[in-house]
Amino acid sequence: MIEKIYQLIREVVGEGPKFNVTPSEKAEFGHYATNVAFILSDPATAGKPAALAEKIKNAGGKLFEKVSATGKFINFWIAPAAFQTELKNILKQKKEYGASKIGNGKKIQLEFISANPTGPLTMANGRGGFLGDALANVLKKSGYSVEKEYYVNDAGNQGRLLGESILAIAGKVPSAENHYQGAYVKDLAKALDKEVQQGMNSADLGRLAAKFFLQAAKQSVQQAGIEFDQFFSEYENLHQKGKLKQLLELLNVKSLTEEKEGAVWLKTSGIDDKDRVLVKSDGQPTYFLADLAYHYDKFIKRKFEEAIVIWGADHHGYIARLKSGVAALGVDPKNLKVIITQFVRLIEDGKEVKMSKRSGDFVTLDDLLVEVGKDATRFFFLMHNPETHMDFDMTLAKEKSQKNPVYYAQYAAVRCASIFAKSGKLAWVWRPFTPKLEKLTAESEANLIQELVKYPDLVLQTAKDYQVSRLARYSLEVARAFNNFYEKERVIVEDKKLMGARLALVKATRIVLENVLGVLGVAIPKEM
RNA sequence: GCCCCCGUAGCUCAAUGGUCAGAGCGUACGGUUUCUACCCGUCAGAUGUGGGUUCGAUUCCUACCGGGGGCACCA
Repeated sequence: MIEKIYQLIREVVGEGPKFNVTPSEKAEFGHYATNVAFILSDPATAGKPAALAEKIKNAGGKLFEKVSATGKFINFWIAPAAFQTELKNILKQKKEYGASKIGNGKKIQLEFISANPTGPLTMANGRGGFLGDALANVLKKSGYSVEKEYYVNDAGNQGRLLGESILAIAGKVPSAENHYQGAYVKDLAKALDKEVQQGMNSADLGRLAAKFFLQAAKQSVQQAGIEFDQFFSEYENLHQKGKLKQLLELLNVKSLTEEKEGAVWLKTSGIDDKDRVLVKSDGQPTYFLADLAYHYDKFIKRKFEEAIVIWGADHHGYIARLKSGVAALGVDPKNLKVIITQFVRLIEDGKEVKMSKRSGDFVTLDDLLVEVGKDATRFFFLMHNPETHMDFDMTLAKEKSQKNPVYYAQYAAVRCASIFAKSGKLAWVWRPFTPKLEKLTAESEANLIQELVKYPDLVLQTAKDYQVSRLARYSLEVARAFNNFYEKERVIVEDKKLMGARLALVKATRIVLENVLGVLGVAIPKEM
């Protein structure tokens, strides 16, 4: 709807001005509004929003019932018939409603979670994980070619350190401050006791543990309903294949490196504020070099046009470094998009939960999934903007009532289905029929229709700005508009035409809820 | 010291520079209670502080205040 109005205004004012069209928040300002009259500088039109409104109305034909100017804002009232046409689109397009082709097949890679295989996945990994999964859905719906990847950091020091931590617990080596703590390390030490007693070294122990944790992570991710197209092993794909050396040579040839203090440095490209070490003075490559080799693989070898990475807040200092490095590879750093997820506090009964019973020092994703369930966990993370700190209200998430947002949204969808069940004896309802949508004149019906037709606009906007939380909140607004309708009007009534129209509206509601919850990855139960 | 995020109603959150800053929960009062666990109405209530840019600032800039996180030849 927004796109349609936007194009009409474009026709009237030409290509120059940068205006916008937004849904109006108040009924007195119509259904939609534009600020175009503020933007126009031409005195002939700028001072006359009313005349401009008239022109747009004429251009729109039957789309508008009324277009008028309040001050400099131009407000649009959509004709009921136009809303009804859109409602028919929902019924016709079903799962495809909201889909578009604006992505034009552009190859985008989304990399997320990518946790070190040195412990269980945490609640924080979940936040990025759900976001990545849902964002991929949005982008796919919008016509992008999307691949989801989990980068497995299985080549660094962390594994060896974990191995040492295990040996320390077994008393084979002295314990150190940088060793991994927590109950899960002790569990691991117990499980690997045989290997420890046989004298396995820390690196091998670490590798064994990494395998174990990767397997566990895959399981957690599956439990969470997050799907990956690929798990990319740093060790196998980069180190073993000599990719780090190759990249280093390439950078040498380009004269982008420098030797000083016995180490090899990447010269800053200006995005980052200083040079960074690629090869340490002991001859070992840094994680940064491996990461550059990884991004070389993403952009140059696999030819992704855009790479989105989702990191925790503790990585923010790394953004400039990686962008700088990517620029050194000859890739426009704008094609690397970094989303930072902020910290999550888990709240139960109004108090912060710091400890997990099982792991001892942090809340694992598995614990959360067991406690509150997959759908509530997903929804709660996704309804909040990832770039802000959030409180995860576990008490609310566990509540099985409509106070709980995820239940509220799911229940509305289930309620739609149960209305069909009730009306199921009427065979004509299920055959193709032409509902008399003009019967839908009640205020609650009009509100619901207005809400439903916003969906494609929101998907489009989300594909551009990645603000997935908008869709979660939207599902609540649809549910609310639907419940309002449900309370005020009966669907199953004597008047066959009215009933047919209302069933069509219920059907459309169900479709939109299925679509939006589908994108979020939240299931709709059969019954509640 | 430098960098990132946050600061909006009692609480949890919204608001692509736009019309009177919106919801939900909670509180108070009232009404409904019929397709399943509810819904509706009314009342009260907010942009941390000071400057600046703008026709217009929660939004952009700037200086503070407060909270969280980060500043490795770790990953």
